[in-house]
Amino acid sequence: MTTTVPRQRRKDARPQELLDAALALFVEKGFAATRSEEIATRAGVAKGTLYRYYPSKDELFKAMVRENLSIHIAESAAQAAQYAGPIAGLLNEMMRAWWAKVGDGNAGVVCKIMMIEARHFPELARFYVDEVIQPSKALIGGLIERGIRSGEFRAVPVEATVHLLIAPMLHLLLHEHSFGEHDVCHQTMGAAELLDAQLSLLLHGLLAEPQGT
Amino acid sequence: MTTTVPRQRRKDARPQELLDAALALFVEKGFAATRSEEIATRAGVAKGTLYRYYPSKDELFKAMVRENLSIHIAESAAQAAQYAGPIAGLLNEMMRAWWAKVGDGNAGVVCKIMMIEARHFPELARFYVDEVIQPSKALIGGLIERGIRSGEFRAVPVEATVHLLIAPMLHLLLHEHSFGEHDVCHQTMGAAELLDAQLSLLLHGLLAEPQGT
Amino acid sequence: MTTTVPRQRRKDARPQELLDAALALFVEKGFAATRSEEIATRAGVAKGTLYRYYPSKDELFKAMVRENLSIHIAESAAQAAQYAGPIAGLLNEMMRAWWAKVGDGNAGVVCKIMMIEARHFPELARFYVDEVIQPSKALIGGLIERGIRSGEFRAVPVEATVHLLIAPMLHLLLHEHSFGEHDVCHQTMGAAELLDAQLSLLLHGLLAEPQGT
Amino acid sequence: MTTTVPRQRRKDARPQELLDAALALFVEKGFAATRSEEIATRAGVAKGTLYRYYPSKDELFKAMVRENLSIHIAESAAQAAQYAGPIAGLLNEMMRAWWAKVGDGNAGVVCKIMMIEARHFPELARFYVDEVIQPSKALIGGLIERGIRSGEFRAVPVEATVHLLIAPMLHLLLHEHSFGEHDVCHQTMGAAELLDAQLSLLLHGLLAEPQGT
DNA sequence: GATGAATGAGGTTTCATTCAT
DNA sequence: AATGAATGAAACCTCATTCAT
Repeated sequence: MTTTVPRQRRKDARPQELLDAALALFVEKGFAATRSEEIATRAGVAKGTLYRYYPSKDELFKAMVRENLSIHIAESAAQAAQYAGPIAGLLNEMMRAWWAKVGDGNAGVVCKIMMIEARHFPELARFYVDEVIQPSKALIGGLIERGIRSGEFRAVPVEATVHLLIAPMLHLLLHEHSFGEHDVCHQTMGAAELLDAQLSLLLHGLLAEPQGT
Repeated sequence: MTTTVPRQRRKDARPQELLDAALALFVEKGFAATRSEEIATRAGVAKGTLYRYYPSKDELFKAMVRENLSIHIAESAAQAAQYAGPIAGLLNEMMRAWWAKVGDGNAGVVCKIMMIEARHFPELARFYVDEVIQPSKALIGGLIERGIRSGEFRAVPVEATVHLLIAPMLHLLLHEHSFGEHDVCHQTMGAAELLDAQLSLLLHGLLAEPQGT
Repeated sequence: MTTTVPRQRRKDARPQELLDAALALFVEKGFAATRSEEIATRAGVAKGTLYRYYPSKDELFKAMVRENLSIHIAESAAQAAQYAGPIAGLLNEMMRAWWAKVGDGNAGVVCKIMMIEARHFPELARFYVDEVIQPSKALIGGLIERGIRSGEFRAVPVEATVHLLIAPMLHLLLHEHSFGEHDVCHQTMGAAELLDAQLSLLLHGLLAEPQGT
Repeated sequence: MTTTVPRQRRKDARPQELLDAALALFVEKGFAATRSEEIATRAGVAKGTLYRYYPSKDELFKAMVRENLSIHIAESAAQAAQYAGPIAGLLNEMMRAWWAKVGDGNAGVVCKIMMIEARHFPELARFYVDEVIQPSKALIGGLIERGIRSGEFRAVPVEATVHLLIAPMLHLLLHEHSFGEHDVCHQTMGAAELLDAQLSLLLHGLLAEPQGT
């Protein structure tokens, strides 16, 4: 019944297995409603084993969030600094890349979890704001400013524009995870098409082009 | 000692007082982390009294959500049907009205609560989708279609556009409630200005107008 | 089955009932080996009820000790100050009184419990030392000194003499509670006789009187 | 890295090292509050190793007590039988020897541990009573009787006198171990001086010699 | 009707013990 | 023989719910 996996091998894999199990359950039922035994069971170990790796459910939660937030913003930032062409194209690429990395995978649901539990884990919320939210906003905001300076963009208010670029994708994520079963919008509106539409709309506007000069 | 409120008056007000207390606590700490005694205390009654009005914490939760979601979409819909001018103006007005009604008040935080607890209260989630989300989308979607037919709008994909109109406001709401302490964006970007910027951007686009022909 | 005791009456009696149950169990099995549910059961209530009165097992323990240590040393001290006759007689009376109050009852076993758990409850140990041990020693020590000054006693070292007066009684207490079942010394040597013998011995010494002048 | 102790040497020493570690921890924190892993760690081995030498924590405890109680009373008894001079001097020597052997070292704290855990380990308590307490009492009691018969001592009650000789020293031991930090009596009253004072007092009595006939 | 004392199921965490390596 | 990863029984404590007053 038991496959012969060396003990050390198993031990090395345990922390990640526990974090994965925790992530799945936290997003499914929330932190408070998830019993620590469930996490252990889903990770294939007994209740007590969890506590060999994390000293408490709270600490497990924090580790899970931190571990999944190593989406290195810095990487994208460096990439953006080197880029020379039109900002619109860069934004398009970056958001698509973000969705590919975050939208579907673990990092995405961590956004939901983080939002839900922010009040309960203030230090973690601060960490998230400082390490994820602020850098992301700074990155996108910088690009908008570059676009405005180069004359590519209108002189729009930067902060609001950043929000307008980020919010729809994030909200889609949250919505899907919460109401996906009841509101099957992504069947008729896939993420890719939504992105296309969003960028197109944001870039060109909703209004029909003025007919004359 | 106690201010002299007629007994009957108090009793009639109880259910609403309990729901209000519950709302405040649920948004502050989440459903699971809020003790039923806290709700009672905040409503100015004893623990046992709560159970005279609602048979369980779950039912109290459902009542609280349902009660606060009687934002009558129908009303706005009727108003929209009569409206004759340019759709852009109507959208502008409607969203401003929505924010005034929902953004600051109880209904707004119920959106957050509903999103958080959707998996735990499936029937309630379905109710919310059917009674709030779908009608709202239908209303806005209908207006977009009208605008397209009348030539006021470009032939944009309707569903994505609706999402693009709704998501930023909703997300601002959630963000503020979760990270308001750590990410004080609304100090530099008030809701009103954000709305202005959003509508302007969505209507006219981010790109600078093509200079020549 | 249930006798109709008014609820309020029961509530008022609860703390004392719980402390009594705790005392009995702590002396029988020690603090760590006593389960909180046992205490509750012995007090005739359910597990949860205990926590309505004491916030934790530790706090219950501390309350139990403090409650049982209201042996007012001050009382004996005042009595001693007024006394005029020979100190030997006063000591005799006081020790007999102490045994009557402490030796058999709750306060006695608290001495044992306190000794056992002193390392685990340092603040409590300090309280015990400051409020019980030191005043007791001071009281007896003062009497010895009075006796020496008046010529009634030899010029013995005070501190050691105090210890010699106290230790045998206290040790008898501890011994009985620990080994009473196995070493049935008090069947052959009752407390009263032991006290007689002790005082007689301490006062007159073990050695036979020198025969001549 | 490790100092080069022959493997066999280490292995032979293990049981004693474990017992020493256990003794130190049991006296410091009590039996229940000492984790078996702590014992192993302090003995320089891993948790599992402990169980190669002792089948359970209970058995380890019993072994530790038994091992440390091999204060061979018999030895002193033989010595006493041969002794010819005044009993007072012999008692003096014996008690000083006892203190030197027991008072400071391991055997002393075992008295405390034994007293604390007597109810939890009844067979062990019986063993202690039979092998340590009773023989000790018999030894001292015999000497007292010899003294009385020879006219050296007054016709005191034997059992109480034995208690009076033993209790102060034992109690000093217990007291120091429990309240040493809070009640620093041995700074002003060393064990040696206490012994001097005790014997002197017990032998000669507290009262001043009657002046005249 | 209102209260809050009482309950006990259920959750988190600890730790003696086992056993694969 | 030694290790320490894993286990799960058992302890503490919480809190939704009941019910006597």
